[in-house]
Amino acid sequence: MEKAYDPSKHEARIYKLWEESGAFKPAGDPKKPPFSIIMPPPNANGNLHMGHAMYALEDTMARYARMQGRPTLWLPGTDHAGIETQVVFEKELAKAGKSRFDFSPAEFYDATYKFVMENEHNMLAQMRSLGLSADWSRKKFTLDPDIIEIVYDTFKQLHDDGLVYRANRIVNWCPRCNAAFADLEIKYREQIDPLYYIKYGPFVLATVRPETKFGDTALAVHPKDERYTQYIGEAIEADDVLGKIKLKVIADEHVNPDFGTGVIKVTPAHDPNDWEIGQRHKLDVKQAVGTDGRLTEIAGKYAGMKVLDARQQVAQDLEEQGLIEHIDMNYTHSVGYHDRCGTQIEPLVTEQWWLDVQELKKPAIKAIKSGEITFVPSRFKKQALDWLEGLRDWNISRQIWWGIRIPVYYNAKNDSKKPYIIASHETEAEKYYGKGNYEVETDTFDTWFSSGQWPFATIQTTGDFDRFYPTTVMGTMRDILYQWVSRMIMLGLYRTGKIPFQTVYLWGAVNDAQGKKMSKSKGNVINPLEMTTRFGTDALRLALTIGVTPGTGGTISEKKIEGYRNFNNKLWNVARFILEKADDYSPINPDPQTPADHWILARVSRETVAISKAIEAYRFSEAGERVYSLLWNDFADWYLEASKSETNLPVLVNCLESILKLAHPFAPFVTEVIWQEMAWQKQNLIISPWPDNFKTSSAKAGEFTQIMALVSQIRSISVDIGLQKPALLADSNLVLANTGLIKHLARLSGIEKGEGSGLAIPGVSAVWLKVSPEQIQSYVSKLKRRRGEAGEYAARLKSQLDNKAYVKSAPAELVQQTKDRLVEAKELAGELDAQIKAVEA
RNA sequence: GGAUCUGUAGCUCAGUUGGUUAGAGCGCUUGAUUCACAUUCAAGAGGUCACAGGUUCGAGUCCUGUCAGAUCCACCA
Repeated sequence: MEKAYDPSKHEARIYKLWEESGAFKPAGDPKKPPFSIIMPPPNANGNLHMGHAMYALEDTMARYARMQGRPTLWLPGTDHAGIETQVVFEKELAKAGKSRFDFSPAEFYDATYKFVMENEHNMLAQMRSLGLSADWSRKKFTLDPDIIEIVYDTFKQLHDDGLVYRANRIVNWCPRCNAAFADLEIKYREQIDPLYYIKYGPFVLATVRPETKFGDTALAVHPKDERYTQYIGEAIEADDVLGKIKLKVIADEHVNPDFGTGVIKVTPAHDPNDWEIGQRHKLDVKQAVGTDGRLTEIAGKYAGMKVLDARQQVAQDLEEQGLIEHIDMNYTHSVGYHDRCGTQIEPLVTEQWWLDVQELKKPAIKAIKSGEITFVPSRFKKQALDWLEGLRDWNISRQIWWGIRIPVYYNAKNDSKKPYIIASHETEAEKYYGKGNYEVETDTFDTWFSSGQWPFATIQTTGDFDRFYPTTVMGTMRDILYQWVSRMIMLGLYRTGKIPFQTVYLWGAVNDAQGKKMSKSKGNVINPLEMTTRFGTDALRLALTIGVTPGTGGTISEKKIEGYRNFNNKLWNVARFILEKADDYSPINPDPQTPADHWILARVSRETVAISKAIEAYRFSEAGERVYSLLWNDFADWYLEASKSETNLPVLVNCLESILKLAHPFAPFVTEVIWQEMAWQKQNLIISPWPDNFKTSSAKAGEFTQIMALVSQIRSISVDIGLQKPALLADSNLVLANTGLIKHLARLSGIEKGEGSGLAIPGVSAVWLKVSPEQIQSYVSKLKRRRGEAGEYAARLKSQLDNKAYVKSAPAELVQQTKDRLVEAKELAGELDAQIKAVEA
């Protein structure tokens, strides 16, 4: 073994060893409960980022389950990611001076497919480099034909159940993408725009969008607004840029009498609220802006102008005609933008496919409410419920080219046959309508409609449904709780009658060292692959696990990753130290002899229990921290040092084996590399069973705890007084029975039997440091300080015990503990007093 | 407008149902070291747990309010 652990020399080899050994495939004890995770499919349109590195947590769960002997399935996949990928690919095209309009939709689809396949290949390699123990032989892609088949079935079934319908409604239209999007795909931004106060007959109307006035079909006031009651029901004629117009005044609760002038123009085709008013009052819908973001024919001379240009022109013309009362130039409001491409959203009325969710969401709400599905952290339960309860019908059609085409064929002849049919293959349409008598739907599904079916769709096509569904855990970013997790629950329950997963584990975005969001514009993005190259995959994984609580992504920095690189090196060197002695070792149960032997075996056993509990409760940070501290603070700093005075190889090796197992789910590579160095191991660490507890004597282990306390005291005093290798005088059986050990640990020149001279070690009876009276003098101030502390502590304990209510109400155990402590504190104070007195005499 | 989260050492964060003298890593100070590891070891400094009330024998932990920061949802003619 080399002096320092170099991950780059081992990781690829070890991953290959795992994969080729079949360790990622489900095996395990069929009598044990199966464990399954469906990997959230990364969008196959770029490189892995820090968010994907959080999959390490899922890997930790999978590795732990595997070592528990549970049949374990971690099913990976990749996502075509609809509009996101289309936008990414269009940017790629733009670099070559092209746009999607240089292609037919089919050509564009094929080109995108090729692009995605290249990226997928790349990403799969990157995910392997993260050490993810997923079963790649089962990998699914959201556009795999068998997946699409299931999505089609779901659509047809929903339609047959009357839950899918087609309707004209106002939607969020992106003029750049030329497609409608869901509310969740819109991000609102605050901005300042001019608010125009336009004269209209007897009224003044406030609007930021004068260009939509050609779509106005009414004026509205609040029913109780006394200023306007006389006009309600009247048709008012007024001058306008295209000549005289006439609009009816209606009364609607929606109008806020305090805003502007209390009168609004109603434009049902271009404003969601106006659409609602229009529905209530059966108003005409006049489209003034087209899907291309330009004004339509009804805008007369403004037809063909882009929205913003038309706004300026209309405002200018109104002004020239004296129809503008005034303009508020500081009006702040929020405007919707398409979150993927950043284009301002145009509310438009278009015909779309809708999913009626009112019935669909009920079982989902029930499953969450009843706790059949649990959330980690639990606060997301309420969020998921709130969202589902307020959920309205879902527009599942997108006018984009990259996606799963909606399997609908329309009657082109408008004859007595059905207006459309749903068919997974065009041949069915041809059979039904006859060649040339039908039109193919060109809309694609909202990506989330298909990915909402991901858990059951994947596992059905791999043949694992019966064994592994419902899956155990869904781990993903909390940002997609609504768009993905909720929909998986709805659609999973709809199609299978079962919940898709038992537990939802959510994490947040990974932030930089200052806790700031990572973004390209801030230049604080840390590339996970660069980090794994420089510090090793295990180091990155530990940095993303420890110090990170559920629901957050925590912070990451090079410094932090470097720290865990050091941990891996520590582990490596501990192993190197032990294995150098283990040439002829053959496996044997540990036979503890010394107090140290008992102590370390007890520590490892205790931590095995604590770490298991933490992992099972999804407290990965705590579990990782315990592994870290067990290896470094207990095993290396104390036991390895102790073993230098008395070596018990089976204890060393057994502890190392246990620690490697405990660390494996967190740091899979370095632990397996070390494991492979152990000539006697018959199977790889990845499939080795989780460690058992050792048998120890707690009395013996307690002796070592006393020795540790003594050693710490001696070290501390030595530093305070500036002693180099002092000698010790002892009249304690424990000390005299462990002279070699204590000498080594406390760096003493020797230990003699004897008593009563020199500096007594506070809190430890019958042990003295052989130092001169002058040296004790230099220590007296420290002794006094400690005396003071002991006194204060004793006083605090005493007042607690004097409190009758405490003694009465607190658990008896706790009260007893307080009493014991008081005795100890008093003893210590007494010792210190005696010592101070002796010195000052 | 509705909701959620956060505020603990110089920095980044733990602290599970209220119960030791509040912890870790990094940073800092002092010292050590050819014998597994300088990607090391030892010792140490550093916190009125944002603030104000309350409940309790006991509050970092529970409740109310205030201040500061972050996020989500709804919505703004």
